[in-house]
Amino acid sequence: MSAVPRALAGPCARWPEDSDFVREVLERAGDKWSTLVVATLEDGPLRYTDIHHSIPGISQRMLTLTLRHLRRDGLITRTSYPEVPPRVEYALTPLGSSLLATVLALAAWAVDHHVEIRRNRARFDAAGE
Amino acid sequence: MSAVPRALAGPCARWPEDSDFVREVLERAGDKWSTLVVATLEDGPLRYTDIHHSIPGISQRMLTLTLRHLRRDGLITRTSYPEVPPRVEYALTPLGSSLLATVLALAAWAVDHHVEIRRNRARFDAAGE
DNA sequence: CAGGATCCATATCGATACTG
DNA sequence: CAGTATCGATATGGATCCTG
Repeated sequence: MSAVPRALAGPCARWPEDSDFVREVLERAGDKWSTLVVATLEDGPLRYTDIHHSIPGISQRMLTLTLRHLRRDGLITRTSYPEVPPRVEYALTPLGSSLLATVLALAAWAVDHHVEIRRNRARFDAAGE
Repeated sequence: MSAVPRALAGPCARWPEDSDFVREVLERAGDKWSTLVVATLEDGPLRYTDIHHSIPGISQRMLTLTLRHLRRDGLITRTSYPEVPPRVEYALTPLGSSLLATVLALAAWAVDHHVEIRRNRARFDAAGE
């Protein structure tokens, strides 16, 4: 937010000038709940409660907030059916699907390397501390 | 952390049983500073101060913490040369490089779609609120 | 059923000052 | 130069209660 010395303009420009926005997107992609919600919707539309039950540990508050953020970004849609009791379904948009594909690549990386990382952490903790 | 009802075991298992760990890795990958540091090291080893100057906005504290975390995971190495004044270089490990490739794919997604997302957000804010 | 509103604990982060 | 230590602001997240 604060003014960045122009002298730094060069070395900083590893990413396009929109780097702030890229960060924003990365933060959303890296957000614990956002990715889980997107992944949960992979197979088709789901209701609020279904999502809630599919993601252990998420609170109502966080689910609601996450859904709103994803909706705001256009990654999911919300459709409410005027019935009693109310029924609301959330579904991935094409944009959301494309993000999912990318995030799954990252998840695959995590699956491929988590054993190695876990070993690294154990070694580091044993040595350093 | 709390015990999850076994009844949820089915619907939850979208990712392998290590889903907690996958989340951990995703959080690190999605972390604002971690990805920037890894990206900064793409072209070769750098000293602490160089990294600091390459990433506008990062505090000493956050840089130090981020470097330690990345080192703990085995994504970067730290080499200190016994000179005066001290010289310390950080470099990507092969593991770090492989993560970078994946993260860059995500960054590319962000670059490709940020205009669309920005539009979505503007529309959402104009309508909803 | 699908949330909104509120309260509170903790985690995160930045600024600052100090050190080998 | 390359950090560590401390403090305070703010963000984040969970629990709980309430409503159309």
